[in-house]
Amino acid sequence: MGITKSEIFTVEQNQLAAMAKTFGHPARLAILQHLFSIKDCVCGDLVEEIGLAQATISQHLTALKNVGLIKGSVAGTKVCYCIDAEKWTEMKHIMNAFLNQDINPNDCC
Amino acid sequence: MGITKSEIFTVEQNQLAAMAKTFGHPARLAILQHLFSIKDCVCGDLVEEIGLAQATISQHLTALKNVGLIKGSVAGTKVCYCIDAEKWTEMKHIMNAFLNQDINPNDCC
DNA sequence: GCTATTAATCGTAATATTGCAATATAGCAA
DNA sequence: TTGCTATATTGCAATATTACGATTAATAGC
Repeated sequence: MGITKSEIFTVEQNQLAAMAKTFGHPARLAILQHLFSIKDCVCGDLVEEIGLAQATISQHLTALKNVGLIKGSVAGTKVCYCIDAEKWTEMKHIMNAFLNQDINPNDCC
Repeated sequence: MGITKSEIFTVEQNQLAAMAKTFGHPARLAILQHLFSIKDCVCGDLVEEIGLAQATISQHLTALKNVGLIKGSVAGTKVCYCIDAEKWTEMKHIMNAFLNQDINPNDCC
């Protein structure tokens, strides 16, 4: 029904899923990669950079803020965004713990 | 519009997004974690294990198969699934390359 | 052949997501 | 204050996702 039955899963599963879902859109990946590539915070040029409407970019930024991966600060009429280093590292550890699980040797299929 | 403008992004961005999106649901995480925890392939007990309807589980398994993370083989009336070790490792490297990017020291926000 | 079991698919309903135009909000400058 | 710029929010349309009951397909066992 488009509605996830969150209550039958663990808090950890729901949290990891929420993080992964945030990465699950190329526009949000593009925003994050731009933030990494300029090695600074980004102040307002994301609309031209990404190629989506201003309202759409603003929405994706809100999604990234909601999971805590980026933070923003107002600078006059502009708003500057950068990666939240602490949250990023925290998220990275959780993701790695999941990704680095040992795969069974007897893969029968 | 619920439709992602894939054409304005790179192939790499779309691929990584597709992988991440697959992890973006707790039921699929639960399926993968069950596969890891039993250290074997799973043959048919996922419905009771996860707690969703058979049709729903089947849908999630198809999603995991589509991105190549699991593979299945028919065994009589049952179907056995396991992690595709090669694809998993490949995906892990791509994810790590993204997650391990250097965060700028001057986080201004 | 028939029946039971298992998983995939179909059909459908409810909800979520994506995207944009239009509008609102807030700060700066003259 | 007035106008200008930048971002957020609202409202809406199109599409996607999630979930499940019902059905179908395929095999096993008799």
